[in-house]
Amino acid sequence: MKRYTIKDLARLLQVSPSTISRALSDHPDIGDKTKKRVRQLADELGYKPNYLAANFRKKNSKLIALILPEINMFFFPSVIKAFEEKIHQAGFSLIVFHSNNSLEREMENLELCVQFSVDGILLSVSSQTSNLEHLSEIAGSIPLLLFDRVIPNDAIATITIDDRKVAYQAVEVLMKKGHKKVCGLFGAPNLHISKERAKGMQEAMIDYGVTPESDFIIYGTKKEVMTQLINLFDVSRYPTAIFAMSDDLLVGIYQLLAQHQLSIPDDVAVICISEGDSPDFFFPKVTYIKHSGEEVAERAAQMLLQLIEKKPLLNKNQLIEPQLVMQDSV
Amino acid sequence: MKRYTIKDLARLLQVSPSTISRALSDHPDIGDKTKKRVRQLADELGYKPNYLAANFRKKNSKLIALILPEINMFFFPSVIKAFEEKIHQAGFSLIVFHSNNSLEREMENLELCVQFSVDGILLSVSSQTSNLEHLSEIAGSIPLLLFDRVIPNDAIATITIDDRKVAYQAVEVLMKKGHKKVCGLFGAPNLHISKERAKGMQEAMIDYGVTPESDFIIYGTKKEVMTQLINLFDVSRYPTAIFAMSDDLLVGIYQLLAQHQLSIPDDVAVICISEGDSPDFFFPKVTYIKHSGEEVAERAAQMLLQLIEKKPLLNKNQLIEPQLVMQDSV
DNA sequence: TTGTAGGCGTTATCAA
DNA sequence: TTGATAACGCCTACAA
Repeated sequence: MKRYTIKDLARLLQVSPSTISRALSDHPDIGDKTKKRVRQLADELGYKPNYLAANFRKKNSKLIALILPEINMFFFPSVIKAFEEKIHQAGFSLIVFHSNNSLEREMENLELCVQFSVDGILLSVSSQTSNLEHLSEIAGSIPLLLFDRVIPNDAIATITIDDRKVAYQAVEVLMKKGHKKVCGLFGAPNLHISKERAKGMQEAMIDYGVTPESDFIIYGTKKEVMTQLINLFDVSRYPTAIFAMSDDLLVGIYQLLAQHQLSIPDDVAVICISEGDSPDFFFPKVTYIKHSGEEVAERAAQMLLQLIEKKPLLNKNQLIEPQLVMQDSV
Repeated sequence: MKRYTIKDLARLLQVSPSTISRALSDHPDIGDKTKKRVRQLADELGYKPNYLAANFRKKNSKLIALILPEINMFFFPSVIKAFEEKIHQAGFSLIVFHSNNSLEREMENLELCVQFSVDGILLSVSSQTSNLEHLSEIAGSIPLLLFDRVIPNDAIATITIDDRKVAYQAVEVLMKKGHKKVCGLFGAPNLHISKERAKGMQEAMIDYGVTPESDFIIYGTKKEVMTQLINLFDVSRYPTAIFAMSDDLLVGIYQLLAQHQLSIPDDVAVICISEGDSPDFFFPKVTYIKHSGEEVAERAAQMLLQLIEKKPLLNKNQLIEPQLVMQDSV
């Protein structure tokens, strides 16, 4: 049950610790027979290297941090899964922090990243985060990549979907079907992602000669958004189409529409931006623009690993192409 | 941008490193004015302790590992969130591993836990894991707690919902409504959790004088289960009620029932075991037995922290009480 | 091809 | 109340 160290192996094999160290890391200087002896003994005794010691010595931790503003059920799980997968393949482990949309906790988490000497950080900012003052310093010492909820800048690398375009594409589908009364549901109003998507919606409408109506552009938490939507219904102000900028909002309106006995797409057309699971929960299946957490995570991992290896990024601010998935709700 | 060390502070204040170390950790031996001087300088210089060094020295990592067999969208996200929250409060950080339902990767992850000297491990076993041979050794050196997908045993602590009871309760609701033709949908057939829940279903039926029919007890991945269900429908073998053991299966049948124009609950009653989100996606809202990831995670955190502090557990094998949430699908 | 020795930053022990 | 020193396990110049 005792944990053997390199010194133990050295003593047992009557060689020096450095020989063991080198043999275990397959150093070319060490002879094949020595390597064999060392490996065999290591196996026998169940020798496990002590990362704490090695990482301390080498000043890296083999940890990559993921800081999330929230953990919803739609987008972030697939990010966690795909990101863990990718960095694991590259020999890193994943340390997950949760800022709960608090700037203070975001900073606290970043501090922990420094203390743990993580090798890289993938961050989606909290809804309270409006600038990157607190990031500029840390970005100087640890590779940092912003994703999904980003703050546009040219100092820190980012990867995100083209928010304006994705919303534009969604609403364009509705425009092409001739909808005039379109209601858009968005997240927290101070988030760049919400603002961009709302802009995309309005641009699409204007390009198709439709005037956006301000009370049909709704921002907030899921609950707030639903309340406002109910208020509209209560005064018989019904849209002919609804655009939801997230899965979370989609599942909210679904329940509401059914309660009001509005059928999809006959009474109300529905389109959303989605990770891709929830549109298939419903019948008819919902038409959506795919925003794949998996793709974001994979590309983020690739970028971050490049930064860690100090390879230059071809493009510091990467955009993911949205992709329309036509189903039956429009 | 340089990272200051205790030695730096010592040099600047003309005291010894040990004094700095003690002052920073608020050791009673150190005088108040010294502490003040030290803290002030540390603040000024932005001194950040090096966890790698401290943890190495203290032989702990302040890391708690969470090893998940998969990352679905329903149950595990709330576990991650609540668990991170709790252990963060206790000064630990969360390192997340994903075994992808592979025993090999589960073992590899456990190995990494040793190498990182994590202070505790919360594990939900992979679907390939059928015994705990690979766990007994590690459990001797690192506090280990199994949750959700557990293997019953009396050596390693576990926390899980009372699987048999939760399924019994669900099916009992159907029995009381007089259903005779009940179809049960379950996960991987080799998982203890699936077998227990199927047993609970059958017990409830038998207790109410109904004979379970074998082709109405379906095991497998979501896809496999759906295929079998479709096969039944295709030969006009319709149940009057369906019990789904997970959210994943619930959303699967919903789509299917709508396609077949079966209305809920008039044509088919539906009940499931759920984390609590997905039943409200649908209309009518689905009746379910709540299996809260949050509650599991909170109690798991509490237990694991106790193990880490070497406090004895009152009960090594804890069960969570299921809770019926009556809605409109039965 | 292998050994020696020093040091990474922190903490604990012992001494002053 | 503070200081000196050694040690944690590993890695890597440098020496042999």
